[in-house]
Amino acid sequence: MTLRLYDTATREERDFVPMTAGKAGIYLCGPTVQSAPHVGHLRSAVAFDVLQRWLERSGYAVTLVRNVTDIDDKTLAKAADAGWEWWAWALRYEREFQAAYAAVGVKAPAAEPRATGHIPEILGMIERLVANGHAYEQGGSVYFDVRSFVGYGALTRQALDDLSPAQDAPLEDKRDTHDFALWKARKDDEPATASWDSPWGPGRPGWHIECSAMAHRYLGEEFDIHGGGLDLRFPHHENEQAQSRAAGYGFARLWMHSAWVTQSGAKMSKSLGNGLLVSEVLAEHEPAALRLALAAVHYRSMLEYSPSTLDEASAQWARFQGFVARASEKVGAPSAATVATAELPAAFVEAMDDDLGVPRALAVIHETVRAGNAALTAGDDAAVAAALLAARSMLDVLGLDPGAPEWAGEKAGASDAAMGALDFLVKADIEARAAARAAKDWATADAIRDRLAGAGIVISDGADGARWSLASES
RNA sequence: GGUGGAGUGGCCGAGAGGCGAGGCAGCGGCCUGCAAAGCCGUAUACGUGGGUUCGAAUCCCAUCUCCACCUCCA
Repeated sequence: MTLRLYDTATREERDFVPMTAGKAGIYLCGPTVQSAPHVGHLRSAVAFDVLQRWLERSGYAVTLVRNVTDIDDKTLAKAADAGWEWWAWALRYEREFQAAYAAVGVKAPAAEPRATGHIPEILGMIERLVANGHAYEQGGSVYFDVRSFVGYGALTRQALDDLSPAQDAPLEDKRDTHDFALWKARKDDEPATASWDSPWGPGRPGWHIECSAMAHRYLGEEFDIHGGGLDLRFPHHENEQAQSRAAGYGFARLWMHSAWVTQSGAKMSKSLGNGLLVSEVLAEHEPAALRLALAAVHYRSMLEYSPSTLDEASAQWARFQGFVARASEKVGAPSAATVATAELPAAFVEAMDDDLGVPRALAVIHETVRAGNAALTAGDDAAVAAALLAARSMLDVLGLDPGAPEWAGEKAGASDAAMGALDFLVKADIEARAAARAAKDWATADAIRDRLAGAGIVISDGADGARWSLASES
């Protein structure tokens, strides 16, 4: 069975055929760092993180490049309004994005290039486009000539004459309303630090060119997969593809787009102001639960976010954690290497190979956990061990292995030493309660349990003694 | 106007011609001193109207509703 992925360009699932056997090059449009990350941003990042993990698990060496757009109109405007230097403003939010990605277990990309760090590459590509007749200079700015490139509109099936007129720039400088800026001449009110020398005078890069230039630098003229949010298809990705191909490069072989997070059916976005900030969500829920909530819906389907979304995800996460903890106590935890290489259930593989069918894959995990819990009750250690290994391996593919270091002890945010000390203290209470229970002194036993519960410590009685855990909800 | 997507049980969500994914919530039961956790059971779902078929949530026609992109957006 080979991996099949839905290609936005052809609107069908296609077998993933890498350019180079055993390798996968991915360019992912990262954030424009002009405001704080919301859960929609994380959804996209998690979707492609799962793609990376599945490719790696399938034996590919993945090179994932995720850019940072650290200069654009809004960044300059917002920084100016706030009385900040634009570069400090951009870096502040770049750090917030990185922290948010890391919090939900998104792997660090192989490269994380910034637009402002690649001015030479950008200038080189623009000069190439001017030289071959696909771009023209006007008043110190350079525009891409959409009418000059017959492939324009190929990605999103747009016919130039059917599009509504663009309103992003005065028409007088452009030959066609849909021509877009590759290079923007410096305006008098813009800071000197936001300007670079070019053959056309001082200025800064347009929005789309940086991705073409950086993809070219890190992944070459042609690469396997280009990803991003659905809203980037047009005009951003269309323009990227047009300028790269007009420059003579093959560019992306396959396009993947992740869908939005919606609230009451409407898209969550910066401009609508209905974005749920990552910082707000993580103040009330575990990061793993957020990741699970974001990954649980197929990446091409809208994810309807409601107040219960995180509660449900937390319940599922607690179920996974609970099984892994109980099973590990009973039969021992497999090593990380074993988890990373264990054979995966066929149904899981089939689901993931079918355009990353995470919802179906999750169903397999739940079935495995149920079987494991049943085996635990039945005392079938062999079955428990098998279910534990299978469950952790599958969850590992989704970046949600409860036994992985990044999630261990996350609830308290506590160090191993602190957890050890807490365990020492709670054990004393558990022993006292066991003595009370043995004496059928239920009042004392319940009082101990209630007192611990008040501190956020949950006691569960089992056949072979009581165990404790921290409550899921803070 | 152009392009694309969606309507599935209380909720979230898979599936895509024939055995009713999975989760959450609910209800009944088992277990438990009581809980918690866990396990077992439990829903006659597929926007509407036609059609094709032995058989349709899945195919065809029509129709309604919603969302998005075409301006910045994951």
